[in-house]
Amino acid sequence: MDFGKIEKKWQKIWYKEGIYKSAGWRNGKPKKFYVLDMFPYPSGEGLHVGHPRGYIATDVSARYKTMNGYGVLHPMGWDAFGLPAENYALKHKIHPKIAVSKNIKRFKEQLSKFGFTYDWDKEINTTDPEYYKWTQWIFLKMFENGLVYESREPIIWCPSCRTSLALEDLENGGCERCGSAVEKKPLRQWVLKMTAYAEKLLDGLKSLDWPEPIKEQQKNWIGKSEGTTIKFKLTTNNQRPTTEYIEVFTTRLDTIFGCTYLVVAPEHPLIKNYELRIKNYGEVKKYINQAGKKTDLMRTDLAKEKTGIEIKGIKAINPFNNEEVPIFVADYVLGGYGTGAVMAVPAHDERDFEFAKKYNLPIKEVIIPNRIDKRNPPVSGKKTEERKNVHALVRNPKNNKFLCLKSKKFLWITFPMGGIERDEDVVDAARREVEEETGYKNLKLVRVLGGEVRAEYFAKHKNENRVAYTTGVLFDLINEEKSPVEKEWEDEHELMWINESDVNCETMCHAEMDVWLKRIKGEEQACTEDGVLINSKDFTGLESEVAREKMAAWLIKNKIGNKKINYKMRDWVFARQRYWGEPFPLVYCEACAEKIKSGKYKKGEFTKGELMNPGWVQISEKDLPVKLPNVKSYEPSGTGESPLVNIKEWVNARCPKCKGLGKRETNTMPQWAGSNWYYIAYLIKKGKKYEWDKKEIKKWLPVDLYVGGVEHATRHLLYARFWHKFLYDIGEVSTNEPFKKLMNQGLILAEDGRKMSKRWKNVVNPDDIIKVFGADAIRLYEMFMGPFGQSIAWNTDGIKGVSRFLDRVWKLSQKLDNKSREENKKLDGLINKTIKKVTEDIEEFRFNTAISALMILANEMEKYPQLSITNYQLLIKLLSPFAPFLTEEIWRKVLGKKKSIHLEKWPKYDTKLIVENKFKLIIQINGKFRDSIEAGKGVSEEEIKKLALNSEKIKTLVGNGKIKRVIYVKDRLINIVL
RNA sequence: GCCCGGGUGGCGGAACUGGUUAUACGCGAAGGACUUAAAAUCCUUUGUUCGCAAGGACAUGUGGGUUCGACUCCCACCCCGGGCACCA
Repeated sequence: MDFGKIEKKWQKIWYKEGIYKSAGWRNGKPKKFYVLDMFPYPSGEGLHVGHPRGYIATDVSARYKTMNGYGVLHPMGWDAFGLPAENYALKHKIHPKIAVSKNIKRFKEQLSKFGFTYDWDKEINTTDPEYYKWTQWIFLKMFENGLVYESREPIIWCPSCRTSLALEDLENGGCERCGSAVEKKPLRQWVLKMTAYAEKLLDGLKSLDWPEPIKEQQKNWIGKSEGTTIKFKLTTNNQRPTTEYIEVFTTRLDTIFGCTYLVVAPEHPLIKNYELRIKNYGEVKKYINQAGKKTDLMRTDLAKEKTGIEIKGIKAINPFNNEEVPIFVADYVLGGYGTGAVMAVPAHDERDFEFAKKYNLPIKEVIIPNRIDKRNPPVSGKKTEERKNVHALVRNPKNNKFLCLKSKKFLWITFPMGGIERDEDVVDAARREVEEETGYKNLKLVRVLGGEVRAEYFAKHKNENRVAYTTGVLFDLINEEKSPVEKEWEDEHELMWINESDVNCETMCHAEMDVWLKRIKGEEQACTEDGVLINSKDFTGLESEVAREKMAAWLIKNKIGNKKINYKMRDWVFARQRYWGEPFPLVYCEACAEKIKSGKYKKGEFTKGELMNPGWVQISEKDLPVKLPNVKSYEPSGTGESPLVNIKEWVNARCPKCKGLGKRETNTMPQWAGSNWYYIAYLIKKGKKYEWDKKEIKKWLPVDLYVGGVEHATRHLLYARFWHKFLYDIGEVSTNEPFKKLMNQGLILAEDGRKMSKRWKNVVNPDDIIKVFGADAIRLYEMFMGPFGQSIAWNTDGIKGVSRFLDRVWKLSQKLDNKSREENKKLDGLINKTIKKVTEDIEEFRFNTAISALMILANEMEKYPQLSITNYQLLIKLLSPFAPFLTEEIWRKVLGKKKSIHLEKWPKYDTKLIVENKFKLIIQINGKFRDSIEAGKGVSEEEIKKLALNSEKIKTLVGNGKIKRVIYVKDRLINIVL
């Protein structure tokens, strides 16, 4: 069979028949299915074998859904703006426009060979002016609605790419693209207020059928945290409090009584504002300068070691206890998050703890762990007794065993323990208890295991509930010398030494056990869990969660604080200083700027965005697109400005408002701009001009299935959701999420296990594979090689397997015989099982097992001398989404059908035929397989038992053994327990 | 450090909500058939180990546990991949 020839032939016929036109597919179909690939960046290197993995999967889905009666839209396009295209063009000294169109041509050729169902009428290209007209239009809408602002804050700058970066574009604190260390540089930027959508973006995740890890990643990226702001009044030079204050943000208001100092970020305004009153201003300034010099990369590297310096001369007052605490400046506090200042609670925050240790600052414990004994939980209705306890953990250093007591009556194992008497020292109490209960009297104190732990439990022996505040004390045994122990006690308790490994939460009957374990081995640590408050005045005894509520209420009442929600996510730096991107549809006009600043303008004369950014005037919609001009040199200017600044005739433009002279914005949009909405662009009405087509948008959105790599989890997928939600809010789209279901494909690695790259010379070109094995084989192999979501190494040998399979399927057509229907009845069970399996597997993206099921069926069919056409047709149909060429050839050429197999109905299975009435009964003895026999389904347990026990093998194995128990799993197995 | 995902034969990988002898399907390897020969194709074998054999023992990262029965559940640990990076 010459697959090269049949591939070409069918490709042509399909095109002529237009079977993949979504319009045609959609006509009269009651259900739609919009299946989308992440469109490629047409790089100069062409496709490698890894790229099409996702495309094949969507293609299988598209074909499967079509056969199931859906109207399917499956488009493809090109994401062609951005740095790589520009760098490629610079390197090869050709205009990016030309390079891009060349690359696209090559990509399209390569893709076409796979026989995808793409409707090429819908093809789009982000660099087409008719396309980016609408990118600009959406930007204008955002601008108009006040979601865009100009910023001169220091932004992240990559000196090698000579462009600004968004926070998301960093990798290990360096530039994602070139890996070089980034700097902070103050540059004029456009920023999109993505934070305004933080809550919506977070909330929307709930409704999405996306892989949980991706949702989790987005959730973490958005990083919502609910807390409180608190104003700490300032005092200077030990004078009375001023009216000025410093505001901090915390999520652990419950720990505020443990606050022993405050820390502000180096950028905090306090420092400048208080220059004169800060006694060590010189030192502080020096520290800040040093911190400012650290790039993000260094800051990350040095993250382990915290640095800081006290701001002398000013102190802050904790509003809850009026204590004065010192203020530090340290770069572990971030200027851009919360209020740029924190209250430090070293006892309950790891970072503060580390800092406090280093600088010898007081650590005050205000939260103690709280445990409810799961084995002996408090019983309602019983009285509750509160007491202070001590647990004595006595270790024998010779063998590392621990001293325990087993109650003969209650069978529980405990450490020597008891109540602390009034004014008694904990260590003394522990020694006393050990001596009283076990007799051992020579103990060496190792250390007290931290503070108290609160625990609630039911004390059986006293028939009352207990709330115990317990301290653990660790001793080493010096020698075996003992005092006598009370007779009565000794009768009821067994003394035992337990191995270190057995001192765990299971054997020991203490709710506090996990805390002791942590404290026994670990060095001192901050306890960051929620618990019960101590040393917190009126709030003492409350649980953390309750305390936070009550304390917040108190703050609000006294107007010294408020509840506050913060997000880690930042606004999106949406400007690049490069040539190859969408120009901003904005003109700067001095006259308009003056007008706005003076306030002498009419209502409605300027848009919200124009007022927010005085002087920047929107190009009117009818003048879009603002075309990217041709330039002689599109090298970055190096000054931090785009090369566009040098094209005077383009830069100088009339102000759209007052017609005075103005200047165009010369930054361009980042690569993500075009890819933010391309799934909508496929629905645009095309002609000489592209027209926004609300009807078509309403018809097709949302995307039902979106397939692409995980690497876009926090960027493309978040940006696109942001734009979509905005478009929804202004009524341009009718769904509030763009992508209903998302599937991630795993990477295909090179045969050496590394990423495929020109650099390693390990790239496999699909063209070569198709030439040797055919398009069907590569499609089938990529779906068969492993679970779709998992990264996997390419193995050209593996493709032989699927290629042989296709050959065998082809050969099966040589023994077709309509008369063999009766004979083939035996296949019914397997065929129906296979239909079920393949159907379900395609739905769930388990292509590898679907193909395996098809192989099993084909293998079975081979055993028959003749094969009925009906059965063969079923196999071919099931295979058709994976191998469109071969199956079409068989369908039309061999079976002589007129219409394409790809427009056929998907086979249905008959459950009745799957169910067999016999099964192989597995007989186990003590859970081990011993024999199997045929048995009828639905036979009673008694009969099965008889059958099993009558088996010769079982008879001999059971012998004289006594049968303790028989476990019978219906229609599966029987297990005889001896 | 924190958060995800994952560890099964020489390799890629199967195994439903704990239950039809773990390793389906494919690759590779070994032997055989066809051939002058090779390729292709077809047939057989293929987890490890003990045994002449019948048959047994051991095997799903490691160590424990729950269960009549564990790849599947629980606890502890080790390793690999990805994400985040002091977010108070």
